[in-house]
Amino acid sequence: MYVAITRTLREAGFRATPQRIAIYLTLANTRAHPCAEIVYQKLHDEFPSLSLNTVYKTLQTFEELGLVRRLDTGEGMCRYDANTAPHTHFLCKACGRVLDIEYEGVQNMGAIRDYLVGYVRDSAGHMVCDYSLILQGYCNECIKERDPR
Amino acid sequence: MYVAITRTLREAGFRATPQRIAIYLTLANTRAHPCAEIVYQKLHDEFPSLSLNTVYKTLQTFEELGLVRRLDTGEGMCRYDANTAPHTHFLCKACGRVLDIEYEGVQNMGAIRDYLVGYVRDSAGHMVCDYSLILQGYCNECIKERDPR
DNA sequence: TTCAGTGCAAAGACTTTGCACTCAG
DNA sequence: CTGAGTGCAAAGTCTTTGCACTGAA
Repeated sequence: MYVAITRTLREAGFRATPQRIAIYLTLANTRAHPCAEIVYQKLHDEFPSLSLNTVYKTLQTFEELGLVRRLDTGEGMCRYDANTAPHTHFLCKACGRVLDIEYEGVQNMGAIRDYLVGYVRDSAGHMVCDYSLILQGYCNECIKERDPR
Repeated sequence: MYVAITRTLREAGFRATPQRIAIYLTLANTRAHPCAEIVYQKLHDEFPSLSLNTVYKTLQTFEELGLVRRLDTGEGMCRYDANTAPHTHFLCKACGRVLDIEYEGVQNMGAIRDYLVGYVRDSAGHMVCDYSLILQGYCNECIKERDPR
């Protein structure tokens, strides 16, 4: 992973600095969709000199390179996800976590997606390049807590 | 519409001030999904004394009352929509407009939605209350401009 | 060696808070 | 009349900008 990100950066004409590598690995090794502030805090022990500013700039660079995806969940800050494959997010109104939703069991998810994109193109004439689907509700853990049978 | 919003506010225990009514009507009479600043600017002639702050507070109140829906499109500010029925939004990367997408021609849209909500409940145990689907791409007008046959 | 990248501080954009005044009920 | 709501100013939060220094290539 270390080698991969280093190579990707260099091939894109960017320098593979320790800060960039650390920020990328932090994102790649979590499922928590952290915001810049959290990434910064996680790296503070390892990189006491790291500035929040650098985290912001780096995440912006990564987004432009397509290494990372920005999530706007309406919480007032941006979250980041190193999983750039199209997938859905679930925001729990109780604990505030953002969870991944994989439609592994949904056989025809790709077909549904293609159908809707085609519908928008044919009915309105818009070209869809990307989408963001964020579900909101109560996650399994918070439901258990409220109703511990 | 004037009477309706007045009654809705009073029934919810809120005062029907001219500012609130004007802000609601502004939102109800546009499809542009304006942010607080735009609502403020639109009302400036009619209400020279109106403060941006009041627009923010009012929109917050409306959101809590379910009169208005907040949209986070990742543009750095919140947009508002008086159409609270579940529908999709399309953000044009070229002109920046946010358009409504109605799935009128999609017979089984409700079924698709119910199926996915059911899938998330059954596979992960999360309860989905709401969702936000934002498409991104190039709108019909911007496509025409680029390629005016 | 050289300039892309970092870190610091300051500024910027959007939104919220605090408080005295006002007007809807 | 009376307190919910307004408007002003100030503060807060997240993010970006400017610039001199540093270290990756």
